[in-house]
Amino acid sequence: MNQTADPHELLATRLRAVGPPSGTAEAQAHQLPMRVLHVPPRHDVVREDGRLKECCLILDGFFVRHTMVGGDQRQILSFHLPGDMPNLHSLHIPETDFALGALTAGSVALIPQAALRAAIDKAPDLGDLLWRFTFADAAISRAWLASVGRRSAYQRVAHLFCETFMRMRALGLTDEAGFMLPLTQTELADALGLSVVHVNRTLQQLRHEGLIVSRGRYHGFTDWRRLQEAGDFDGSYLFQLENRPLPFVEPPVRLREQVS
Amino acid sequence: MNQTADPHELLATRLRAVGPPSGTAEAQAHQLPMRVLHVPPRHDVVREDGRLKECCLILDGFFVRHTMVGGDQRQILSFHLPGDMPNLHSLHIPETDFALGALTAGSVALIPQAALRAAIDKAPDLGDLLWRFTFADAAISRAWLASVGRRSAYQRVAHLFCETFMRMRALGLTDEAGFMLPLTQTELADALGLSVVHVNRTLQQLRHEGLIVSRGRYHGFTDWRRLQEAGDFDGSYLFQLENRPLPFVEPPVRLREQVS
DNA sequence: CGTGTTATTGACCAACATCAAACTTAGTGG
DNA sequence: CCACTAAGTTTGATGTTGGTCAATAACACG
Repeated sequence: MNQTADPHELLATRLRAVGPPSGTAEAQAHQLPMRVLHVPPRHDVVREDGRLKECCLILDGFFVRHTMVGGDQRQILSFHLPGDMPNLHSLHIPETDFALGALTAGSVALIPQAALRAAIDKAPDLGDLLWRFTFADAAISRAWLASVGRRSAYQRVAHLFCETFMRMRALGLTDEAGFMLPLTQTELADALGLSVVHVNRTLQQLRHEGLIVSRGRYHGFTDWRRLQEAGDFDGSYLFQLENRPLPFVEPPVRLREQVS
Repeated sequence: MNQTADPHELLATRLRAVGPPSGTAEAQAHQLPMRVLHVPPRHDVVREDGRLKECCLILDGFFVRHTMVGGDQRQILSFHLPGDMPNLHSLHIPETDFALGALTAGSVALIPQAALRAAIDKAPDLGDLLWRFTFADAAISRAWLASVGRRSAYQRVAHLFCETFMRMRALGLTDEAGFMLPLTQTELADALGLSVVHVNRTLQQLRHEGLIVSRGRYHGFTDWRRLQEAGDFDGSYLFQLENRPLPFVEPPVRLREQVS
């Protein structure tokens, strides 16, 4: 995938996205020791029981938090993209309630807890910015909970597409007319709390309705507005993205030209 | 309800539960300005669109975060009990993605953001401890997501009972054989992503199985072990409780006496 | 080309939702 | 203390969404 230039620069960019870091914070972030770890597709960085001594900064690839329920069923709890730090909690809490895995090939930077803590000590606002990561993360979890709790399969899939598209778009991982979502239907099912079969049929329905056009795992959007409506999507909970120019996706060029 | 002696003492106790606060942190916590607000049952403290200028410390009562989905359906996102601070995020993020409401009569202490920020500046570890609140909170959200995504109605209800009982027990809001859960079945349904009717039937099933004995909103447990199993409940994600002596509930006395 | 993973289909079924009505309970005012 | 009321709980009948099982088709990769 997108081979990231420099882990420290990625972190700095992400910090700037959630709020202006002080000079000290930026300097501290740049001095953090990082060990890069390459992760093969479908492998876990942290197991559910493992107590990782380091905090992960995702550099590259598509990661998920996931957990097993009742021994045989999986629930994917969140998606994580480059710049995310999905196990910040290990800085303060030894227990982990989820596994962190890569769906695609990817890489993470491992930052020793002690070093990160020291950096926060020297630049207190760095702690605040990382705390914001946690809030942004929690807001997305709540959105997923509301979706799984109260939306139909059809709405859920559409909602997930909207959310994930917005997040990936903010990172330049999409084009304007669609995106490559590197998830199998089984993985979609595990994220949405549905069965594979039903995800398959729901995708077909979305295609028949003309809301998405899929080629393999690339999904093109024909009408963003309608997709939003179908998913009952309101992206205002994605505050992490709001410091960037608001990515408002218009219907793709061809359609709009027909209109005018 | 349980008229809490002193808001500052409640906060201090809660801080001690997540980790030993420094003397400075305790001192700062004790000096925080707090304005007590009484909340009538079924009233919101913060609306979904409202931008509250203060952070809430729950003093008394049973609160929920909730949100409307698709205009007419409600999803309850979390439960909040005395000592919780459910809108800490407002310290860093102006947007709110949920409403905060009381189910019972209750009260909250409102802490001005500026004061809380100042306290954190003076006692950096106070920020860390509050950050831990956020982590504990997020872990519970993930557990709910997994439950709603992958468990049957029967399991979900049992799981929620286990979790909520454990949390309330740590605050001394239960007795050993059961607890008073001040939720209507409609509210349970909104928390679990089910319909009222189905919640009602599921409760009946739990009663027939002999797992709970309800009198109004008091629910007695006859066999904690079996209830845990029914709900596929493993409480290790409730780390906020772990600094206290681990509350391990044995089957109620009568039953155990019969055995021996 | 095989071989394993992923996607798709059909038939069937279970869990849960919806609708509508009756019943209980807890308050409230007379 | 007794209606009266509103909220909450319970029930039955019925419909729908989404799950399960099992087989086949389409790919992807060595």
